Amino acid sequence: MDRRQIKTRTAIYDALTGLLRKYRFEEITVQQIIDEANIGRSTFYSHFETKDQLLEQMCKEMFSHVFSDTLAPEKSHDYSKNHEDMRALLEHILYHILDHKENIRSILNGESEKVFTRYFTEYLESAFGEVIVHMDVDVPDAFKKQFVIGSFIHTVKWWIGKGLKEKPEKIIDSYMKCLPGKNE
Amino acid sequence: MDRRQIKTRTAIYDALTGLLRKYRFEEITVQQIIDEANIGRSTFYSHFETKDQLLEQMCKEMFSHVFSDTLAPEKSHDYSKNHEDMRALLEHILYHILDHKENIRSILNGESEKVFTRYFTEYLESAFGEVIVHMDVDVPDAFKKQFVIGSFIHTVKWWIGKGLKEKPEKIIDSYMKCLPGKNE
DNA sequence: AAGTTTCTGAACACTCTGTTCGATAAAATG
DNA sequence: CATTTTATCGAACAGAGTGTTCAGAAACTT
Repeated sequence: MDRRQIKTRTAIYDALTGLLRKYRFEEITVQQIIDEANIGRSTFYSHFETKDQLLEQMCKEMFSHVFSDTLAPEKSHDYSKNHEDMRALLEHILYHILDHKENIRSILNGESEKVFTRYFTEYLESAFGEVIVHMDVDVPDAFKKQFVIGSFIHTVKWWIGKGLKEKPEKIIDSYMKCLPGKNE
Repeated sequence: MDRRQIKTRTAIYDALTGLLRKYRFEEITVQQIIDEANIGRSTFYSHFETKDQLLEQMCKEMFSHVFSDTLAPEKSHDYSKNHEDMRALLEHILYHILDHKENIRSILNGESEKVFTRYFTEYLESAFGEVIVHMDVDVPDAFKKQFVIGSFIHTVKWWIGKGLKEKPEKIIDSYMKCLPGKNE
């Protein structure tokens, strides 16, 4: 890839990241990003079709970092049988989020939250989808799935929204205590 | 109130409700609402400052209907001691939502979902806030609260998103089975 | 019927978007 | 190093949407 392209692209990413610390995504205009990034208007549009597409790609990249090493190498684990494995994975995710906290925190302000939620759900479904249904509670599988994943994502958002002050271990501990059908 | 004002106001509400069945809130323009409602441009702006304020007020009114008879008359109940009372209240809420399904379903498309979530959380906190913390699980109160309320709202959204096909009783039954600290 | 309030709709100033294009600068290639 | 390819710049433009203003018409009130 051309050095100039890389330079432009990171300039845009940095600009948006910076702006997100001050404004909600919807409030930010393309012109602001352009000015902040110090690039030409047409340059922006030669990289991204719209502001939303920029956000989309930023989230995609971020999540691919956050989850890159959590899914693949631990395929052999069976989270339904080994609760400690599940605990470890969830903590792992939270630590990754902690690494990206500046970005994630900003994205969670406003509409852009949806993109976050979408990618997060997608990932969790592929990570847990099959095994969650083995949990020992007498409710339909589909319900179980939405409950476990939904409450986890909500918990993570809550944790981020409160400033990531508590330790991941503590959050996961509380979360797992609240989950149904542990060892009965 | 002047009949003309009422007429205009309902025309605007109906117009937006109708449009929401076809488009997401963000896609709808003020002009579309005006055309659909058959009113003058300046008339719209003499009733609402912006499109967002219109949505805000619509949600507010809807929720005041949905929750009007659930909170006040049952103040004496202690949901922490009587799980059947809690179940009844939650089912009640779901039935109310069923009444407003056309509106609520539309609002849940897109950004406007946030307004829904905000009012819903607000209500549930005031309805359950104090009593949830009495649930018998060994996690911090604040966590308990966010978990119970968050997972409930997520469940309701999931239910709505899937087309409100299942009976409220069934949803609440599953939900309560998934809640921690029932009768241990 | 007279007075008050609301509605109308055209006109206006603004802001933001996304495109186009010729000129300029930087990188890649051989 | 010279040549070719590719990226950036930025001004200019058309288009869509927003929110305001105002004078006249229409509908309500007493």
